Amino acid sequence: MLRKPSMGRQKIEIKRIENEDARQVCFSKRRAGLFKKASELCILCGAEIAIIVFSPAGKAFSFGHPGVDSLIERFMPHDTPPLALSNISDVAHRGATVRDLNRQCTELLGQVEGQKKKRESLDQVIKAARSQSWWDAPIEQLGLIELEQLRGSMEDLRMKVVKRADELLVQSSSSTAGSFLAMNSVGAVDPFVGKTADGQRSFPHGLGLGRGLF
Amino acid sequence: MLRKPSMGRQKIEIKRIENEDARQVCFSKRRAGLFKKASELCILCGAEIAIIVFSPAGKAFSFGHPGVDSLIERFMPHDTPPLALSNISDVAHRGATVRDLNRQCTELLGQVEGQKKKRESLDQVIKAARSQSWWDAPIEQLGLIELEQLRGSMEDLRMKVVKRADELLVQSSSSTAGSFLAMNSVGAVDPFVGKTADGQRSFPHGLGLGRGLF
DNA sequence: ATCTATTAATAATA
DNA sequence: TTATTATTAATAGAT
Repeated sequence: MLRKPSMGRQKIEIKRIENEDARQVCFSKRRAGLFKKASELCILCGAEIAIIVFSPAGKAFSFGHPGVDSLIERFMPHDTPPLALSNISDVAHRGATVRDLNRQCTELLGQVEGQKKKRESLDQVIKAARSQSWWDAPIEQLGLIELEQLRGSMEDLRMKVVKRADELLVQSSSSTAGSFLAMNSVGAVDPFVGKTADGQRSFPHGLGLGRGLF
Repeated sequence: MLRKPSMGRQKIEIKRIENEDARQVCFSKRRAGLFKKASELCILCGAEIAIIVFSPAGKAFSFGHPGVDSLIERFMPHDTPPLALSNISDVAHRGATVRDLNRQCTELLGQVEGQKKKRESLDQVIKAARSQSWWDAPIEQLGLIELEQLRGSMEDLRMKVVKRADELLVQSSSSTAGSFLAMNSVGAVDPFVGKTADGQRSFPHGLGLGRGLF
């Protein structure tokens, strides 16, 4: 019998698998492996485990003993659990000093706090927009006249936004406002920078940019 | 030197370990292994994973990339308040070792990364939200950050519209075109960098916005 | 915590 | 997805 020449398992680097098929295969296998490990841990040690996995495609999988829901319930209400969050790679800067690491931690913590606030703000936006959003309108199906109407509506919206921005900038002139809300009525900065990733070429074919949005 | 002939790993049956010490040791080892596997799955395949583990003693451990909270939230659309954010406020350094601090930093980095994705996720939600009344959003209630978010969405919308107009113009050289193609950008520096390069995932929402909206 | 002999997981392949 | 198998990775038992 001729043997099957397989290279067998090869050592791999832990970094994103670029090939899509290979990534999908790996995902399936390792998800199964992960759940099995979890199961064994439950049985061997009497632990209780809940796992939620979202595939890169956004599909959800879960494992739960005794059940995902009950464990989540038990976990969430608790306000000060010894959270051991993400461990992406336990890269140890063995040479680093405690002082350096302390400083780094403090810095990172600051970032986390800042981002937390941002997120809370976005949460509010979601609430506010939950009943009046528009961004996914079927523009692909609109005709010229409808687009023209749309343009008019956007112009109206723009004015509202600018007005609101002005109000805010007035009452918080000393904060960080100006930095990101360069949203004034002039808006001279080039709009099309950094948005060409999807392959779509730039749009302004030298059209009459008389007023424009903002 | 004399060798140390250990029996090495022995096959074990997957059933509760009765000896308490052995069980605790096994729990620690395997919990670490589980989290490592999860981490690898995240990195290799771009998966998003949350794990909650309760030790037999009732102590809680968790792994989350991005944060546990956001994934739980995504998994069960539970109506939780906007700020159920995790907190690693204990960067307090009680005789912390370099190793401990390294771990802290790693966790914080993970959080920063996670928060970024959270924002992107929320951004998606905002865009996915749908309703009838477009142009009457409660702008009067928004803050600066929300306005910035709005700005970004408007920019996206604008690009869609321009693109659509482009398409139409190609197939029919209408003369009314110039008027609305005069849409310019908002022109603010975008603080929300890091848009996912790969295809945006489409949320399973039936956006049923009819056409005659305006 | 650290050390090995083993078992268990899995990358490559079909 | 499922199966095979050559390897690597995880870990049981002992220190």
